Amino acid sequence: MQKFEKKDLKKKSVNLSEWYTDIILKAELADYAPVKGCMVIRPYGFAVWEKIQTFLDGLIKEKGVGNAYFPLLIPEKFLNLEKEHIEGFSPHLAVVTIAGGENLKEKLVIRPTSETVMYQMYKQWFHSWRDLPVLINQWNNVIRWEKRTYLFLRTSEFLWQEGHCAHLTEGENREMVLWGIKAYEKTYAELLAMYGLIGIKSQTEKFAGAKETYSIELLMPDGKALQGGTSHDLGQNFSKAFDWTVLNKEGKKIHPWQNSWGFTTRSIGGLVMVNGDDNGLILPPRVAPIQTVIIAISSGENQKLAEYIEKIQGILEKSGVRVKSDNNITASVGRRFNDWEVKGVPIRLEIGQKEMEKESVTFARRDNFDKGTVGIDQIEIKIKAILGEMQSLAYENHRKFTLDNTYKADSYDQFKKIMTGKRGLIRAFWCEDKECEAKIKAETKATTRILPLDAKKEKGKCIYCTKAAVNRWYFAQAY
RNA sequence: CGGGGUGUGGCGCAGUUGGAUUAGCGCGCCGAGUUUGGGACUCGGAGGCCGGCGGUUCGAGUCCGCCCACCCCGACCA
Repeated sequence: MQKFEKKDLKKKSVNLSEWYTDIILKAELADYAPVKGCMVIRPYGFAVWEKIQTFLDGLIKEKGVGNAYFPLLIPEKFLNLEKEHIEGFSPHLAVVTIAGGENLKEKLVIRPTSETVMYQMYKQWFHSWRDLPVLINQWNNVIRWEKRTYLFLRTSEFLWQEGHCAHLTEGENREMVLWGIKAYEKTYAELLAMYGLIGIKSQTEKFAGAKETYSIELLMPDGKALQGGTSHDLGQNFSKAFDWTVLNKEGKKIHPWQNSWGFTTRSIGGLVMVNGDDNGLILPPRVAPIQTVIIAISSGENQKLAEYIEKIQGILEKSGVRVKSDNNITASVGRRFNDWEVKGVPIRLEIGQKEMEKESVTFARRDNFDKGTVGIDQIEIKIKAILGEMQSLAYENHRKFTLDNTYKADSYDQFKKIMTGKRGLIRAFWCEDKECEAKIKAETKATTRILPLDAKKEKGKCIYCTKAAVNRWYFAQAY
């Protein structure tokens, strides 16, 4: 571990973006890689990703979707088949032109997303209505060359899952699209303790090649929104582009209806931004790789203490708490306290002579620094209670923050005022004309984020052109 | 791609308007010992052709030119 002084930690309260980068490096979640725009996810950070994977993969399997693996390299011509798709992605592609020491006759694109390779196979595999639905997901990495990068939030390579399903009917397909975005909402809410808003994207903001895109938007502490996952209704765009048909019950050729949905390591970036303070990270217990750390307080080798700690650790492990004991007595107590605080471990247990004598432990909460003592017989109950409380409090805090920073704007002046101030989410009428959207973006940096799933049609006037509008869209500056 | 910034031991930096010798400092690292309830201390060590190339000069970390890399801010994006 690279040691550093507490005074050298950047302050979240002063500059979110500096704090964010600093804390990711110092908590050892990730580091910059030798390749521009790429990052190394370190074991601690990867453990967080594994928690996310486990949770989300569970939901995916529960839905009957199976995991598979498709190749990293995609023949360029596959991408060219769907016009909007290639237009959207071509500026971001990394392309292999030489392999085995020879110039390739056909260039290979490193996948930016796998629609095209996967559907090429679907077309070969599935020919009958009996083969539908196709329910396939893969966990992998993709590369999208970005001009400007940011640890976790925007790197040229990132990890994700991409689900790609195909259905016989439009309605069934749509049901799956919505299932996808709701699975992400659940992951954020229940695992990552974050409150997100789900809804549909505008035509300019949707995925390249999709008919419709649904997104979950999360509000960050600086008032900017993070797109935390998307689920795309691809309609028949790809099946038509690839000329994939199946025979329906009537023996008629139909193009399957398709959807794709992705959730990335970006979510870790959002998690960090939302959950932390000037002392470092605060991981919600359910995603925390280590939920409780035991700090041995001792002036030297102490066999009895070691045994006592082992006993406590055993109790917690047995009850399913992820616990780690830090017996590194060559480092001072304060040093160890702080190191684990930076890493965001929810609960610290201090165990020394005092605790041993009283058959107890001292606990300290990472989120509010509450400290107390609990007897060994009560420890399991106490720790679990605190973990549960921290989890729900974290979610509640983010929910409250999001709602407190969501505004209704009925005039463009008001809109601009909010966007030049502390920002946040703005609900405003928009006529759904691309030009108004573009101008609002140019003038305020705010883009349409979503139209909520449960939005009710109202009578209103476009915030920009004042023409009649029926929907209040969410606007925000975006990451 | 536009704007800004930074490259000097592992990390963070200093290095006056060009002048010396052995390029300093803090942290970290290694060894020995003493310590441990909020970032310990003492002593002793290891570790650098100052991003690269070229130029000016008796003399360049320092001046000039070109290049490279990375970071931050904008446009693109999960």
